[in-house]
Formats: sequence, structure tokens, C-alpha cells
Amino acid sequence: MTLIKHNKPTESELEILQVLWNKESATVRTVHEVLLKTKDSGYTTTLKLMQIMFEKGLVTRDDSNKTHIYQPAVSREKTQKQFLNRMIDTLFAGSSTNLVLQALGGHAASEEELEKIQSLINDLKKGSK
Amino acid sequence: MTLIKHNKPTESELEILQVLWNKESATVRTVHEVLLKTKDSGYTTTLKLMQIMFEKGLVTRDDSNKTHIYQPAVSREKTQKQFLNRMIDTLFAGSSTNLVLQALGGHAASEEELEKIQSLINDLKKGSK
DNA sequence: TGGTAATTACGACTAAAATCGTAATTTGCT
DNA sequence: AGCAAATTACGATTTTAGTCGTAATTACCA
Repeated sequence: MTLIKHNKPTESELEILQVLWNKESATVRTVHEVLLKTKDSGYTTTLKLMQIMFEKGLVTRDDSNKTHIYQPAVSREKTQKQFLNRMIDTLFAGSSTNLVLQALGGHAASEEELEKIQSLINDLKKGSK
Repeated sequence: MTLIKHNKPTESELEILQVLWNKESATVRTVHEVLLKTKDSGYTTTLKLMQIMFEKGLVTRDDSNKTHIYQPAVSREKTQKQFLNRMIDTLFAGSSTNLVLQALGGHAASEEELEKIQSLINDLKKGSK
């Protein structure tokens, strides 16, 4: 039985992971540049956060060169699921359907996207027979 | 133009709100009793949290009697939307559809619930024409 | 009326997250 | 070799969330 460290990323860590997921891998400088578009904090802040994330095992890094190159160590999907579960629990009384309804209702989705969802639902219905 | 205080409830505050939403209104003691089922912290901790929530405007209270009676001051729906937005932003690259797909995929929903979602989708499609 | 039990008020403490300044290190260039 | 620019390392500080102990207040009832 494997010991799984229960590492829920913080808000700031999520922002950094988002960048890493999108770019596959990145330097501190690159990540920081992206973050600057939406918030303003110093370079060393981003650096420190990423160092902490490394210690926590949220990211890996190649430090064979001076400029370290970071990669996400947790998958986007797994992290999404983790947060969805928590959210469904504390905010939607345990009902994923409630969450879906609210998400669909509040945010207009394009026709095309609705089709996508519909087809998934059809698959699910078939599967449960 | 009204100044809206940007009050995102914390994790613990959400747990308390959850109880208040379910019961409409409640005393500190009642809330604390419910919380004890899933966590263990002292009575004064719950009290303090609810006092802070009152200062933040997350709850209202009737203090005409010794034992104060609290009520939620923010709606469940509004709060859900607030967290969904944040989550879609930081975790689903801005796509609510991604969130819905993930939620549907990860959590089995009953046939009945799927129907509910389907009918909402049909409404949405009609509306967008 | 006085004592006891429950509640609220208040302040202090701890832990975690986020921020940043400064020193040390590395690299590339002249 | 030695300087300049960029990067990492490290430690200090601030802020926020969560926790709780203790004192003050209130209400009830024997």
C-alpha cells in the first residue's frame, strides 16, 4: 500500500500549475512573466513559491543547468477531480448534479459545447443499462 | 453605485454556512453540534468564527436575547457561482464545459439526474436560437 | 436573592501562506 | 582572469485562518 501525500495546492500554487500545465515546462522567469499579467508580485515571490512546490512534490525540476526548468508533478485532471470533490462536498450538498446544473445555468456555453455534453450524457446512459 | 465587499468565505466559514443554509437559522451551539460530527474543535472556536463572519457580513444575527440566532447573509446560489467562477478560471482554463465534463465523468449520476441535465441543455439550446 | 450553568466577548497564540530583501552562485563575455 | 547580469538560496516579515483559554455577562431557578 502506497502512502499518498495529501497535497492540496493553494490558490497561488494553482496559478503556477496552470502555467506549467499549459506550457509543459517552464522556468521561474517564464512563469513569473505570465503571472504578472493578472497580479503583481515580485520575482523572488514566484521563485520561493516554486521552490516550496518542489519540496512538496507538486513540481519536478531539472537543475543540471543554472536556470532550473520546472515541470508539473501532478496532473491537471487529478487536481481538477480533487477540487471538484471538495467543492461538491462543502458547497453542493454532495450532489455533482447540482454543480453541473449551476455551472451550465450560470455560464453560457456554445451550442457546440452543449452537444459535447449531450453526447457524454448519452454515453453515460448507455453505460448504466 | 454600491460598494460590494469582496468576501470570499474560507473553508471553515463554508462549513458553517452550509449548516445555516440547511437550517435557515441556528445558534452557535446548534452549528457547533453539527460540525462536531465531521471535525473536532472547541465551542469557542465555532463562536469566534461566527462572530468574524458577522463582522464580514457573511451572516446576520438576532441578539435581542442572550443566545444569539444567526442567519446566512449570502445565498447558497451566489456563493456557489462565486466559487465555480474561480475554479473555472484557475483550474479549467476558463471553460465551464470542461468542468461539466469532468464532473459528469468522475461522479456517476443517476439516470434521473442525467435527464434533468439533458432537459436544461435543451432549454439552453432553444434559448440561444 | 444568590448561585450555577450557559453564552458571549476578548485577546493571545499557532500554523500556514505569501511576500520580499539581500547574499551567494553561476554564466557569459571582454 | 574579472566584471556584469541573471538566477538561486535563504531568512525575515506580514497576513490570514484557525484555535482556544479566560473573563464578563446573562438567564434561570432553587
